[in-house]
Amino acid sequence: MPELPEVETVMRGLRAVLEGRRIVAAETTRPDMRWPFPEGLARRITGATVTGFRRRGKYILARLDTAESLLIHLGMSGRMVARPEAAPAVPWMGPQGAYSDARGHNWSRMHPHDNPPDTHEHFRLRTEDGTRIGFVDPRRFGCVDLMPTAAEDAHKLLAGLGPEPLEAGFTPAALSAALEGRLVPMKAALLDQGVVAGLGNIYVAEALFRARISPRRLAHTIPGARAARLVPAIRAVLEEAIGAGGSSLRDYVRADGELGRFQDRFAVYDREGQPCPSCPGAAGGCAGVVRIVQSGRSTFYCPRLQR
DNA sequence: CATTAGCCCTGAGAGC
DNA sequence: TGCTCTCAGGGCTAAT
Repeated sequence: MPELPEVETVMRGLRAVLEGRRIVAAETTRPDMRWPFPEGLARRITGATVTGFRRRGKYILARLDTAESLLIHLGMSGRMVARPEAAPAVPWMGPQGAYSDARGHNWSRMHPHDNPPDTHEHFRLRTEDGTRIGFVDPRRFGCVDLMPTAAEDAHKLLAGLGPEPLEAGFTPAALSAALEGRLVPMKAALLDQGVVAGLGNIYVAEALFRARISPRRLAHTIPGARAARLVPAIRAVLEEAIGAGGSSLRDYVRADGELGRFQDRFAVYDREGQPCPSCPGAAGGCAGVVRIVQSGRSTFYCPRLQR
């Protein structure tokens, strides 16, 4: 469930090992993930130097010096796993000692999900300095594509995205305009990547909680004062989550194997029946966090605080 | 046009 | 212990 904070964290991990480096080999281990890999993927990126990274919503973009950009979406269960070429096949089973490479990067904390390391590694590349980077995605909801760098934002998957929530264009006025007249529940509206890019089930729940807005409230009632609360709430939860390295839940793990820690700070997500952190408790008339299903997905909220 | 349901896929966890 | 069942959900396409 990589959402914006997890994707941002993964992108930073990739930047640390890939930016400024040349790709000396690449391979795919099957013909497709969500969609077929782009024609000639390995050939087109081999020999290229990665000049920079950016994130757009839940997409990672790596610019190459070939005038093409590599697009990566982690889907539901995608992970990027980086390790030195010379790393033992199963380092977590060996002695506990850390070993660092020449740049001081610590490779000792491989995640148990990497056992065995090549399972579900559908795409991998190697850099000139001996780092191997694999795209592991058991469910294969993720995807990889290549496009001209000059036309990044025209890519079919990026063209319809709404504003970046952490950039200046995401204002109460802009959010209000996007929600005007819409008859869907706020839960669905914020999951719509065309309204704002990068939110998923977790951060929609957490942002709505912080803004004291019910996930069931219809979107067209938000413009105005509620939008003015919601924009800073979305920003704050995303920034805090990025600061914590994202949330580690089931599948997600950072490229360097360290775990994100934001899941320890969830107020409502996956906390059905537990006390609402901002309510006075049962004596104050709060029955705790409630779980409902909206369009087939779990929604968590406090009915007392969120209206 | 706006909205919703179905679908892809595998692993984790619950229940028996 | 081991089997089966349910659930997790991002984002597409098809249907309403």
